[in-house]
Amino acid sequence: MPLDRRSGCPINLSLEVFGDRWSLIILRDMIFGGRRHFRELLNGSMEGIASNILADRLKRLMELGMLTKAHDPSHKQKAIYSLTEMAITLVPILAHLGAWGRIWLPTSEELSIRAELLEKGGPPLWEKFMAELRHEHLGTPLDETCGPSVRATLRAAYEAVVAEKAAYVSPAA
Amino acid sequence: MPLDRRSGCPINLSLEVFGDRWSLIILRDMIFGGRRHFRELLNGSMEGIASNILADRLKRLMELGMLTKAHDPSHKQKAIYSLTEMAITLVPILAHLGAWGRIWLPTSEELSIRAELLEKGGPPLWEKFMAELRHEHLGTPLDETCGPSVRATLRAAYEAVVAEKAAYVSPAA
DNA sequence: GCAACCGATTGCGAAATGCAATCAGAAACG
DNA sequence: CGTTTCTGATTGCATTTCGCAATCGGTTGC
Repeated sequence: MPLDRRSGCPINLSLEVFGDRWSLIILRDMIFGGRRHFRELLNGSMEGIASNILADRLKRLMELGMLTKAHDPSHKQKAIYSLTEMAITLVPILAHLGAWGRIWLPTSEELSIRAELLEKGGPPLWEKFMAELRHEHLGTPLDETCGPSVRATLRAAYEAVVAEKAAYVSPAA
Repeated sequence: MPLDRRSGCPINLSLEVFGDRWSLIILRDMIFGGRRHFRELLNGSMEGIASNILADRLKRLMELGMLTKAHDPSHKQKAIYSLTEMAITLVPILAHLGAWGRIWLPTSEELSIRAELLEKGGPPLWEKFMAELRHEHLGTPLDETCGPSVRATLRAAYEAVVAEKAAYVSPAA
């Protein structure tokens, strides 16, 4: 399913790519949540996507060149999804989007941590994060001085909240 | 129709606001195209929105606090729509979105002019543009040194293309 | 008067969405 | 082996949304 091309306007075309309720959510979970497998995306996203829609969107994002799929060597059945450079360059947009939402919408304070960290770090932090994503998803060598991993910091903040929420929804024992 | 609040994540909530195929297009035409009336938005957008959807989205954007509506004093029937500060602060996001689309999607070269100008101007230009929008839509006094209007520059570039396209679709005589 | 224009609204077929159940193959465990 | 669990999906079906065309009551310009 290629683009409709209702017009050649960059904003319109961008909307045709991720102007729906799920595509950006999936990319968010891959970028910030580190999800790489179907099941991780299915159960891991806080918003509860349906499996048929997830399958459809993954396929579509692959056709659009935002994702690639490969076989997990450790599991013949497992597929592993990777971000392309096209998807990785969405980081600044997601950062802006998060910052905007944090100001104007009734976000839950816990879930805003990630957006807040990205906002405070600014473009330099985004670049570092994108370099880490390139390393993880494209195999690009991670150059020189690493310092603390942005990825790990963001994910830890996120996982903490997800775990808390999961515990609330289905308390152990 | 308030937010669904599938989750309190800033990115999710932002998507609930304009994660559809039309809301951002409408805001784009108001912000960059200077459209203020129903008919202008209906006929002026290059993508051809249906009148019922336009009416629905305008209502929704008002309920969400992105737009306000007022009676045009010169026309009893005419309504004039204004951007709120919430909508004006989308400018950086739209600029990023345009820049991203310009790189990765098959945009028509003519329509990319606007995105290109915004990209080259960077945040300082965005700020100036937002100040102009505040003046137009919120009545904020336009402070001191104005210089050439960003608004006028962007709109001129856009109108030229729209006129050209309209002439192609329905050639005069 | 009367045609053109104003912001919508209505009806209807087509498409997308949400949900639950299910699939076949592979792996893990005994 | 045999069963259970997990893998990435697929199917069927009800609900919602979308897209399009026609139309509405009212206003304006002539």
